Amino acid sequence: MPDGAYHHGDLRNALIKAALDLLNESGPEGVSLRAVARRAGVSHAAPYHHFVDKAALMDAVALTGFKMLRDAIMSAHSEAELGLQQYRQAGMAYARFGFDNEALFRLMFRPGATDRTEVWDFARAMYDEVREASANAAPDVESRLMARTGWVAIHGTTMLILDGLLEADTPQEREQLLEEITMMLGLGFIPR
Amino acid sequence: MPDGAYHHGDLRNALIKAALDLLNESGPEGVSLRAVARRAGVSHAAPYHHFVDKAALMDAVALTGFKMLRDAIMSAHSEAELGLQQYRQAGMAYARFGFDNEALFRLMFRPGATDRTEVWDFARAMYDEVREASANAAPDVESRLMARTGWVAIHGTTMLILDGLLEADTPQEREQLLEEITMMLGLGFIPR
DNA sequence: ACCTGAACACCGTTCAAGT
DNA sequence: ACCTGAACACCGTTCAAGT
Repeated sequence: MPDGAYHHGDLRNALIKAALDLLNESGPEGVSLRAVARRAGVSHAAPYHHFVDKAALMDAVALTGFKMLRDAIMSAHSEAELGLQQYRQAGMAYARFGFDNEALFRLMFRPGATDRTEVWDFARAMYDEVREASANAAPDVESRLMARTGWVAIHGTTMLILDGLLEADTPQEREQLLEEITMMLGLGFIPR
Repeated sequence: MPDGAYHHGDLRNALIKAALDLLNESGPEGVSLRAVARRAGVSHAAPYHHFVDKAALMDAVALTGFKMLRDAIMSAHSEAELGLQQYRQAGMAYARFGFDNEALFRLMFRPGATDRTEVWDFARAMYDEVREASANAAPDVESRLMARTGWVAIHGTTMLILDGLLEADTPQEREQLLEEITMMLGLGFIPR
């Protein structure tokens, strides 16, 4: 598929790709529907044949983001053996993804103007996947609470660092901050 | 100061007020600079005599939001006696503020296009204020870690509930979810 | 079926001009 | 000093028309 290949039916994906590129080149402000179309080499009306809305395109971008996040998490997860270590690695991967893809990460956690159940279903499935894969980390009842607490703490930490409210500019400072927080979560000293 | 009072020098605050009103009436989409000016009864060019930017106006709105949040937190804080209870009440107030002012809360935690150090300074001062007011909750070193962990967990929980990723639709479900998470933080069973 | 070009209503920003 | 009206470049969305 040489020049202009996506004019033969793959414009939908080309638009998502263009939006992703614009997102980490020029931030959220740079992502107008017209700019995306320009980048993909089509007219500004063309996207409407593949997405009902600008919001619908952004939802598709968010879904792509969650797929990327899932891969990053599961890959980090599989590099550890013990349940607690798996959790920690998954959490670190989550945070690192946020640091490395700020604009995308923020976009992912935003209520879409359209119905975003498809994206949310994927995100929740990802969450359950990680939790079940580490189910041997602690006894049943507490493991659900532990997973949820871990999630909200990592998510909050990532967001507050991105906002600049938690001061951690260098990668080292961020890692250490995350270390201290996972410790406080009890992930370090829960029985079994 | 009867009709059209803020034409005598208070337009700046009138614009902030108008933006706040629009924010919880029609959500973030409804807050265009022109709509704010319309609501305040001035021409769309008038705001530029008080704010260099639309972003600068939104920063002022965010600062107002943090002041409201501070009042809510400190008021809840003073209703408890023991340090741990004070933390819990403060955290609950933080979350409740998010639920009751979704659009404003989201706006507050967003990197302004302009320099937002003024807003961040206020937010950090608020954080230190709460932490120091509850300093007797636990021994020194751990109290800093505890406060920070509590903050990121409450913040993450609030955001993920607002996003719809953590299912808690009724106020009761949200309170219970927050209860469980504060428990897991160790705020329930730390020595002393 | 897929894409385009013109059109519409709206937006943020600037600037000369008014008081 | 403070505000206005017109103007500019941009945006999201629609729609008749082209292939």
